[in-house]
Amino acid sequence: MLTRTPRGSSDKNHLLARGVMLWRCIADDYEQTILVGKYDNGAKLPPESEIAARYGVNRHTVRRAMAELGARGLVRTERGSGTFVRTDKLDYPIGQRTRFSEIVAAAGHEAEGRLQGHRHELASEEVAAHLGLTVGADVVRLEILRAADRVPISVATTWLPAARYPDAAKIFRRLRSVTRTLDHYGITGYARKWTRISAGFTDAVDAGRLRLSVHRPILVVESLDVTGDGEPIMTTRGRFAADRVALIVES
Amino acid sequence: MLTRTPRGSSDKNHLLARGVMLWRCIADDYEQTILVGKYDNGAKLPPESEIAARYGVNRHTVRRAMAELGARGLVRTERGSGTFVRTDKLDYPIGQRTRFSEIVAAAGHEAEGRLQGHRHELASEEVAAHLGLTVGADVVRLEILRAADRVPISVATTWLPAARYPDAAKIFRRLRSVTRTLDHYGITGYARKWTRISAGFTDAVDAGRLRLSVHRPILVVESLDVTGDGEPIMTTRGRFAADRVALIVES
DNA sequence: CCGAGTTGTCTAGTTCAATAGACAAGTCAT
DNA sequence: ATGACTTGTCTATTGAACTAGACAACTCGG
Repeated sequence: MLTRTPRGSSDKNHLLARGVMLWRCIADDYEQTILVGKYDNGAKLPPESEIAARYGVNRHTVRRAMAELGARGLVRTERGSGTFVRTDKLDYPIGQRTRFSEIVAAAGHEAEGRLQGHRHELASEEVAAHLGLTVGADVVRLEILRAADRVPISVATTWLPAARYPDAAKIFRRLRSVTRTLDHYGITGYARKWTRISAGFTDAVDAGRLRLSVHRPILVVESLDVTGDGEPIMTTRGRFAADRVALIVES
Repeated sequence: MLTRTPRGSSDKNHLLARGVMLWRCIADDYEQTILVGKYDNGAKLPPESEIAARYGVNRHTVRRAMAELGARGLVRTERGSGTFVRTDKLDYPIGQRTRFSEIVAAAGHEAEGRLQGHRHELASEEVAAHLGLTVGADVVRLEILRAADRVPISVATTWLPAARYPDAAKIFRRLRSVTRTLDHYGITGYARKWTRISAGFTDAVDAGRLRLSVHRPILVVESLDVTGDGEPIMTTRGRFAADRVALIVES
C-alpha cells in the first residue's frame, strides 16, 4: 500500500503543514488529544503499529513522534508493554530551603541543571532593589535550564552581585548546581527570603528551551535568597512548565 | 564558513524549532516582522544575499522562504529589482451583486475557485431556515477555496437545496464558478438577500487552506442568495483572510 | 550605454526525513 | 512455559532539504 506518496495526495493531508515534518505534526496532534484530556494519567496509548496505520504512515515515523512526546514529558514508553500517558505533575515545595536538585532527588528523579547563557550586566531598578545594590551596579546574569529525568521543568534567570560572585557562570558550568556554586564561595547555608508566584504563557524562546508549544501556561516564580545573616545572594525569575509542575506552599 | 553545521550549534539556533524546516522558520520569522508593521506597504526587503548572511543560511533557503511568503500574499518579488512588502488589501464590495470572479477581475486580478470537498447532508436548523426548507431536508454542501492571483482569499461553505441542484458539485468542478454553475441550472440573475459579517480566528483546517498561521483573524461572512423571484438558492458561510481582504459596504 | 546590484535558474553534493522489512528483546495472560 | 503482542534496533533505499558555486536575465541610476 501507499508506494511512496510524495507528501501531498493521501488522506494524511489534514495534518500536513508545509515545511513541518510529518513526525512533528503527529506529535503535536497527539499532544492536543492528550492535553484536551482524552486520556487519563497512566492510560495506555494504542500500539505504534496501530497509530501508524491510522495516520497512514510508517511505524518509524510514529516512533519519532512518540520520542518527541517523551522528551516533552507527556508520555513514557515501556518496552514490550506499551506507551503510557504521563500527565501527573512534579510537586515542587516552596519554602525556606528551596533547592531544585534536592527536591527532584527527593521525588525520586534525576535532577539536571544546564547553563544556557550568561553575561555581566548593569543592575536594573528591580534587580538592584532586590539585591540591595545601586541601580547600574555590576551583576552576573545566568540563564539556567532545569530538568527532571531529562524532561525540562523550568528556565530561570538568576542575578548575583558581580562584586561578590564574579565567576559564578564559570563555576556553575563546572559544578552544575547553584548550591555547590555558592558553596564554592563559602556560602554553606542560604535561605529563601520571599517568593512571588504569577502566571503567563510561553514565548518562542522559553517554549523552545522547555520543549513546549508557544502559548502554553507557565508559572512565573520570582524569588530572593539570602545568607544566614540576611545578606542578599541572588534574585531569580524562573518560568516553570505548568503542565509538568505544581508548586506546593505549606502554611 | 560554516562547513555544514549539522543543525544545532550555530547562531541560527534561536529560530530552529525541532521538526520544522529552516525555510519555514525564516518565512514565519519574516511574516512576524511584516505583520508587526516594521515594513510599510511597498517597502523593499533587503536583498536575498543579505538576508541569507544575516540568518547564516544559503541563499536558496531564503528564496524558498520568500516563495512561501509570496504564496501567502505577503510579498511580491520583481526580478532584477527586489522583493517588496504587500500588505494592501483587496477591496471586496458587499452588495446585491456580490460575485467573487467579477469583483476580483474588476480589481485587475486573476480569480480562481477550487472545490475542496462536497457532500450531501441533512439540512441543519439554521440552513433549513435560510433556504426555506424543513430541517433534515437533503442539501448539497460545497467547500470552495477562492484565490486572487493564486493567493488564497477565502474558504466558503455553501449549501444548496439538493432537490433543485442535485449535481452542483460535479458541475462546479467543471465550470469553476458558482455563477456559471447556477447558469447551467437556468438561473441567469441572482441577488444577495442579506449578509451577516462577524469575525474570528483561523482554526487548523482553514489556516492550512488559506496559507495562514493558526489564530490569524478572519472575517466570517454569512449570506443568502435568491432568484429574481425571491426564491432562496444558496446560503454560504465564508471565511475571509482578514490580512488580505477588506469588505466594503456601500450605503 | 554601462555597470553595479538583484532575482532566476542550473548543476552537484551532503545530510536527513520517511519508507520498507526483518528480527531481537521484553511483557503479559493463559 | 508457551505464544501473542509490543517496543527496540538494525539495514537499506528514496526523495527532499540545505549547501555551494556559477552564470543568466533583468532593473536602475549615473
